[in-house]
Amino acid sequence: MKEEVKLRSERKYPCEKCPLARQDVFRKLKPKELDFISRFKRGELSVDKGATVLAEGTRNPHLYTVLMGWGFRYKLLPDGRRQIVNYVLPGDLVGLQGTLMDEIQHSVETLSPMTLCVFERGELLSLYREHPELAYDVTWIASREECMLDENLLSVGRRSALERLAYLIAFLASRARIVGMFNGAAATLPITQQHFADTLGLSLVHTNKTVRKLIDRKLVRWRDGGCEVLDIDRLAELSGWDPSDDSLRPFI
Amino acid sequence: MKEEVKLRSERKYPCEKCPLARQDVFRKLKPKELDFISRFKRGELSVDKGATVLAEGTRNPHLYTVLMGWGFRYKLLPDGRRQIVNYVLPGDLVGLQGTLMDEIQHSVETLSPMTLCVFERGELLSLYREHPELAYDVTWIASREECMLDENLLSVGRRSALERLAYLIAFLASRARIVGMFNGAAATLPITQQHFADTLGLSLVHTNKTVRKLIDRKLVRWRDGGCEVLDIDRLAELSGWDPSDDSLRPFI
DNA sequence: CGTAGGATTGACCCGACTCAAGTTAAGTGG
DNA sequence: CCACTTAACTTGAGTCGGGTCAATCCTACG
Repeated sequence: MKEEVKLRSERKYPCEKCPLARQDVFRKLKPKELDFISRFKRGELSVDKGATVLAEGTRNPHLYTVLMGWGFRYKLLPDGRRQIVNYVLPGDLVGLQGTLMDEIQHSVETLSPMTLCVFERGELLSLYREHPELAYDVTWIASREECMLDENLLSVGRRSALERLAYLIAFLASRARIVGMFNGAAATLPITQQHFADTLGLSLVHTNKTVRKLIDRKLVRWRDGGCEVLDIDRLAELSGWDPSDDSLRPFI
Repeated sequence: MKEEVKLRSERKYPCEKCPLARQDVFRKLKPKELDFISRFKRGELSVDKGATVLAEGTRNPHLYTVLMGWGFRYKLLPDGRRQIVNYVLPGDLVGLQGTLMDEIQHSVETLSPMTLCVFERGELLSLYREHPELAYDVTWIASREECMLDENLLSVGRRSALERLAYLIAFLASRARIVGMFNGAAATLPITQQHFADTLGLSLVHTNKTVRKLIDRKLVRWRDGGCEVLDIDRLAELSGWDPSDDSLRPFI
């Protein structure tokens, strides 16, 4: 677990130049809000690929917003079986559970180098007091996460292996595209088949055989250690999933 | 789908006499908060067993808090396969997603007669403005839901049928006990094996055979159309689950 | 007494798992 | 520049957990 973590006091991305703000999907912040968030922000965290950002059973005084990079949230059973519960992408709030529960109940690991905004959990209440609209946004974000979890549960519980995989790939590609992670370039997920397996509740071997079916249908391609998505729409259709993209989202 | 719905303007449970407030698990509200919630509250909704409180794809101007009764939240695949994503018990907030997303993404159905507090979704923002602590509580509740979903996903994705069922029963019994749904009486879940199946991602037949194993081990008993839980601790242990009961909870 | 919604059971089958070998590709040190 | 290592992807064989189909049995209820 190589985990080169740098906490910068100097800021590469001051809030006025927040890379998220440039995206059309995110709602524009009012000057006062921007100002508050700027003070709320404690620093930036840059981690390598494969780093553990949060660990289950730990207390962490921070709350994060992903600025760039890919990661995933997972839980472990006592004997080591792993379940990935969701992925984290730019704009996602990480560690909210830890702010409210005592200990955090899941771990977060990166799939690529990642930069996060660091906030102090203890100051969340002051955000709630001074900026109700931002507080509302936090709830909105939490609610969106809940929505995604519902979808994932539906998938793992009721879809066949092929449908599940198709859904997962369409889901990830479409989330990533919305936050501009490909713009122009081929949609490639920086993911390993083991991650797919642990997300879908399947074994690695069976996942591999299922991936092969999608490759044979020319829906995806396996490229330098990642999954290149060739046809999101047909994948979504195959899984019976309706993307229903929310057009405008808040972020903190 | 018999669905006798009564919206009362007269209140059987004015906020000062809220049955939830009597429970030790819930945090006490300050007089001002109580006063606000009392005005925020629009009425009460009483529905029969088997009623649909919320329907997927619908827009509902309300937000609810369960006062009494059992229910469950579920999603459907286009071809009718059903996945129950979680259960709703007293103190749970229902319909928060609908307040924030456009359309609600899941349905809610009751397992027993149920009474709910009705709020106006449009006024949630004024709650955020006037009572930051309550807003914080709303987020807390959403975050707790997220935590439960993570657990459920872990279960469906990575546990064996027997472990899954043991976990589910222990989970439900322990949640219900905490909000005083049994006090003294035998812990009986008003649930059908079809519900278990649709929660666990198993077929009805296999669920039945798995239930039988738990009955043989004398961990549960099947009683007048419900599941009587005989030994929560051994069920939890069997599934490798640690209850980690949160001692004090907010509610709205 | 008839009906319907659950709960049960047995027979049989298939999707997904495990085990066990490879094969590739990307480092890494000599 | 090459041998060695390691992580990730493949593939085949055999097994098994859980699925489907099809009865049957209860029991509450009209």
